[in-house]
Amino acid sequence: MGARLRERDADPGRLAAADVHRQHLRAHLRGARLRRRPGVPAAPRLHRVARVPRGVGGAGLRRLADRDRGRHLPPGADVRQHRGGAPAPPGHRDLAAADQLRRVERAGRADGDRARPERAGAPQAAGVRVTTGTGMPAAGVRVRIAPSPTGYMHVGTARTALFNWLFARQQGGAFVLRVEDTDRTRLVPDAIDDLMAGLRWLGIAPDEGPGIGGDAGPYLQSERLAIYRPYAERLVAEGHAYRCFCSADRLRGVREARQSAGQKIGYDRHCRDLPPEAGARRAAAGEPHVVRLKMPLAGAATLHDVLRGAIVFDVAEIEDVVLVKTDGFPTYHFAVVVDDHLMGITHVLRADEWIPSAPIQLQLYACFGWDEPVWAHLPLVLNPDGGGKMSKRKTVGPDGRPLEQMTLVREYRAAGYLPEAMFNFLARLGWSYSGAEEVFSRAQAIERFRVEDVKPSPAAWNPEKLDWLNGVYIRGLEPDDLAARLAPFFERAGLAADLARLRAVVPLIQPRIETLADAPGLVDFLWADAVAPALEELVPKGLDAASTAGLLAAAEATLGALAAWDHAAIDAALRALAAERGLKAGVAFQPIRLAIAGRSVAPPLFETLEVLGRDATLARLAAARARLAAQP
RNA sequence: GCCCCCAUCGUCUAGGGGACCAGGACAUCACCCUUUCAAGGUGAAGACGGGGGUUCGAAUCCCCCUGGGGGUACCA
Repeated sequence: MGARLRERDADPGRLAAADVHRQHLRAHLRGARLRRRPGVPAAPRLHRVARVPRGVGGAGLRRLADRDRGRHLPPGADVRQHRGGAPAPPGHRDLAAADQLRRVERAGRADGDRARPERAGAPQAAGVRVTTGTGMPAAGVRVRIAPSPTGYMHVGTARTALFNWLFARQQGGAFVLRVEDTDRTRLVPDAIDDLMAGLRWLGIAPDEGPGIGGDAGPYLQSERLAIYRPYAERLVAEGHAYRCFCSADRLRGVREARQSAGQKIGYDRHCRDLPPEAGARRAAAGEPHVVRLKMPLAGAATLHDVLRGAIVFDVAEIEDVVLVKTDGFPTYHFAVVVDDHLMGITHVLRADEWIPSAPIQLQLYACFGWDEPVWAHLPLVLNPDGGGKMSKRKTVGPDGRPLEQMTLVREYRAAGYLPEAMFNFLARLGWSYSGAEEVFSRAQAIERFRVEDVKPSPAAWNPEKLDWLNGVYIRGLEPDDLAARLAPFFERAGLAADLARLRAVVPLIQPRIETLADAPGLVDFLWADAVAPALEELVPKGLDAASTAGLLAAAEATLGALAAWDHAAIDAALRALAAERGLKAGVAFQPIRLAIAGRSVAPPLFETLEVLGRDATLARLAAARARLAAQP
């Protein structure tokens, strides 16, 4: 029994219904063996595993294993037995017992975290398939992302993809991309390209998918229409679904009326009891219609979520949703179930927002007699202020100016974020590598990732932390590598970006940029023909125009006479000059910096001069001196 | 409105009945280093939403409230 069941204490009827439903489901699970398409290897299922940490029975087992480490489990021990046929645990009536159960669950979970290696050799209880009790990746895990091509890739999609990828890699399984393009009205033509580009950029490209191939294709739902049809027909034939001929107008009217009357369900099930033959006849005559799921009028549906335990829904509150649209395309609810089943998906790791629709899908699994996948609903990514799903909307920047929150992967890429930094950042949203380490590699993440460790609470996007992380990754790059990555950003800024020049500039900027796009603005003066510092800035406090001009002239002479043009020599010469004139370094170098860079904030002076070259340096010093001299 | 999810510093998180007057990271502030700006170093400030239970003991388990979020389509 899952955690949440206890919350239903007040409603024994509902609870009983939940039990009945679960028994139903179990009967299905036992009876109906997974029918697999030829060519799709039977995947060992892991769902007991994932559920064990939350299920009381499983937790009990684990706790047993913990306490009597090394002792073998009773051969007959079966998680399903524990969670299933048994009467409702005392927790339903008795708070103290419930408390006890909670503790057991926690213990189980903690045990799962720590005791893995120790438990490696322990034989598994019958019927319990544990992920990696042997330390070996369990083969056959198949996960997927199922985005719809209605826009460019969102960072939330990227995060979901990342967690799926991580899990697949860690389990030695397959990561599948299935494109849910069943809404023909919202298609964006290059959305799929953008998605693939984003996934590749992040280094989490799918193993199977459109344009990639695989045994479970096609991976575009629009190419699977013929596949869905018989399943829809089967549901209708078996009385699990019905044809609905209601017009959009009627539906709208009904929904409004019912909503204002406080009814829970928007559709009045007008066509639900139409005789099937009549429906078939009208359909055959070409009358436009949809196919709706005949949702049970009462009962409970239980979603077993890896992160949240059991979530019980009252099915009476769920509408007879449309399964097949008038245009013959399946809706999400229908296609997702058929495809996940046909594609052998073992674990569904998807966003939180799908929880409310889960009972519909559960119902479909039950109707078809198919084994459910393991469910894990991942927390949403929220706006930086925590106010709602991350979306493109106006916020106020640090400078008080209106700013648009970036939400697209391509935007972050264009803004000069490194894919490895983005990967790291995304992984840290809702999951932590450890209590202390913020920066970790892909390999490390793969090694440690566990779905159960994902936090169930939503996480706000933290732009400052992303910037910092990106800076960390930039500083960690080999200079040649950084130069190469910088090239397109310099080009975009209109600065001729030959690699040798960039390579020379890298040391000036590497510790000073947070994004690749920051770079050109830091050193663009090196590309300029001349710079024009503000005269009043050129003269430091404590000096006047004449003495500043004198200083610049001296610098010009000193540097012009320098034997070697490198920063060490420049350093020595300029320091000597400052000392000679009785000036502190900070005072003496600032006018030179202004003369050279045209501004007071710039990369370190000597290295900059070295890159600028002697001729340009002398010319700029002379120009600044001339301007000072022209002062009244 | 109804249904569902969630709840530790501003943010991301560690924590899973005693090891916690709660640890780390970003951001903030101060100091050090320093030719400016960074980077780096050191330090400071900063949280268990509230109320009830359970318990010898609660950030941790339970309930309620509050708050936040999601869903409520012939969208996904």
